[in-house]
Amino acid sequence: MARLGKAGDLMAQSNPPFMSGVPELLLLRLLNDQEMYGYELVRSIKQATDEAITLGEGVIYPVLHGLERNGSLKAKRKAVGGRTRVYYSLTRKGRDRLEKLRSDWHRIQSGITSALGAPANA
Amino acid sequence: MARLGKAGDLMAQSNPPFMSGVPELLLLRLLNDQEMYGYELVRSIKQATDEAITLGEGVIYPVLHGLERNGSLKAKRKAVGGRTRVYYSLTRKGRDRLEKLRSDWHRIQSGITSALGAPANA
DNA sequence: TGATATACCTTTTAGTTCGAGGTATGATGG
DNA sequence: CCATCATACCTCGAACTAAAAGGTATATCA
Repeated sequence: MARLGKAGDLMAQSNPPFMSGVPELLLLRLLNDQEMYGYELVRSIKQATDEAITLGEGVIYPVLHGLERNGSLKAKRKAVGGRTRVYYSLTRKGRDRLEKLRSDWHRIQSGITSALGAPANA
Repeated sequence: MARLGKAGDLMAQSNPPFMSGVPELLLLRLLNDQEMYGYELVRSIKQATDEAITLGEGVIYPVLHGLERNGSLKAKRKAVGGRTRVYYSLTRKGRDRLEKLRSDWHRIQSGITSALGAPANA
């Protein structure tokens, strides 16, 4: 049963770090509401997370490209003014991926909350 | 103003990844209740997080050593049966570090929760 | 005697994120 | 008119973390 890593590529050996996939999750979540372009996403993520998380372009663009390559996103080029923007939107596969990442996140988030709670020596 | 990385070492350049420090947080949280040894912590973390997070010895021991080196933990060797266990407990500095990591975690956790919530296009 | 569990530890490998750099256009202002 | 800044794309190298496997040694149990 093929595993996934590196934003969706097939991989052979090692599991990804237990808490990666958050950048991907945030991207997919925002793109699920409306199509957006990379440069815009950089600011949107900062804003949507109340400044808690800032992801630079060096993170955003590679993830975007990976997700497009594996069919989770589709890209549409638009000329605006003299510049070109690349708008991304979710495919069906992208929506599935979003749900999976969301549930992964809930699981680890709950686990940590649980560990941070009351002493174990009950 | 010196920054910290790699579980407390002084460092010169790059910020740590935005969501690292969780292993360290979990360790410190458990050790705040009672002293424990490395091998025990591996199982305790799995259990305390409801199987959501499993950290191997290759993660635990280096973090432990780093925290001891920088004065967040103190170690005490105990012979039990024919084996030697190294028990760790928090110092004052370790408790401070725990509070800092806890608040960092809350911040990013809240940020993500916020981003995953209602659409931004209000 | 051999396998399994405990208990310590390190090294290698893989993967992610950070930061800085590189190109190009449009707007702003001295 | 020229410089600078903001937009908009992109990539690469360095730094750091976590995963996995390997290494040593003792105790227990079949």
